[in-house]
Amino acid sequence: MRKTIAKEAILKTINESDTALSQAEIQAILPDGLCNRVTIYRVLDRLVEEKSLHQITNIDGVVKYANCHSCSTEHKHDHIHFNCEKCNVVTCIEDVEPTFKLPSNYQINQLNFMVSGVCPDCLAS
Amino acid sequence: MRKTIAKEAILKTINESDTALSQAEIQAILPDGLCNRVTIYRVLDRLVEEKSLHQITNIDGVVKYANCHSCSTEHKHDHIHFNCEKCNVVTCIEDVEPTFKLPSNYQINQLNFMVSGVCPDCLAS
DNA sequence: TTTGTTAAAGCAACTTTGTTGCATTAAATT
DNA sequence: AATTTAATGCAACAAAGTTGCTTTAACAAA
Repeated sequence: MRKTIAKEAILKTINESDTALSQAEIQAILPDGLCNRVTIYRVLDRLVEEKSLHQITNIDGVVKYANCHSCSTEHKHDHIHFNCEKCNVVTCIEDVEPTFKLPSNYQINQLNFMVSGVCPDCLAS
Repeated sequence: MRKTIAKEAILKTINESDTALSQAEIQAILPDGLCNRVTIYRVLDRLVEEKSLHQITNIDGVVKYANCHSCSTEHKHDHIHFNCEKCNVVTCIEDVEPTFKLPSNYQINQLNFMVSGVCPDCLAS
């Protein structure tokens, strides 16, 4: 994957965020006119394929992206994500890996575990 | 909620299905012209509010609906859903309830646990 | 350093999923 | 049968994401 202005800026934006971001949110953060919105979609796709990002489908159906903190050794994203219904922010709960048992005749490729409610910050205020 | 033709037909469609259905899938099953597509959306919303159905957001962002088999005593939908990437079918895995532990300062309102991969039927064929 | 190759970007048009406002229809109550 | 109002139909809209095609710009090789 080529090192382009759009790619660098998008990756930086996500790496500096402590929450998962959607295409629209990334576009709002990027300097106006830095790149086309289609480019953001395409760069995000490539970064996921390249395993630099992981992808979460929020409970409202909107796709969000987050960086791969804990993927130094192995690319694995079985942690839970939390969606706050008040501040509308999605965060990775990296240390919470749910356990479950499916019959062995299912082939598992991907997990998307969302918990929705109110985050500690919004509960406090 | 009033007993209308649309409501009865939509509920029957979902109750007779062993997989979760989207608005588009329900529309395709219903007799042509039975009701407007907006009506399907609105009936589904009401049935969920009425707790006759539960709602799942698939990994592709599309919302699906399934009946409440095991909700005779209590309305509870913490089971896993499986999305088959081959046949594109979403099924409730009613007997698999994942366990996880969030810090107590999160208020949990809703779960959406999706597992995506290949279902036994598609693996076999 | 210039040139050639091709990945990446831009732009416009489109698709899918879902929502909203408002007029009309039809359940259900009296 | 009359009344009330929930539910429907229709048109228009909106958000999220995709596609096709042309142009631009990485970057490798000469």
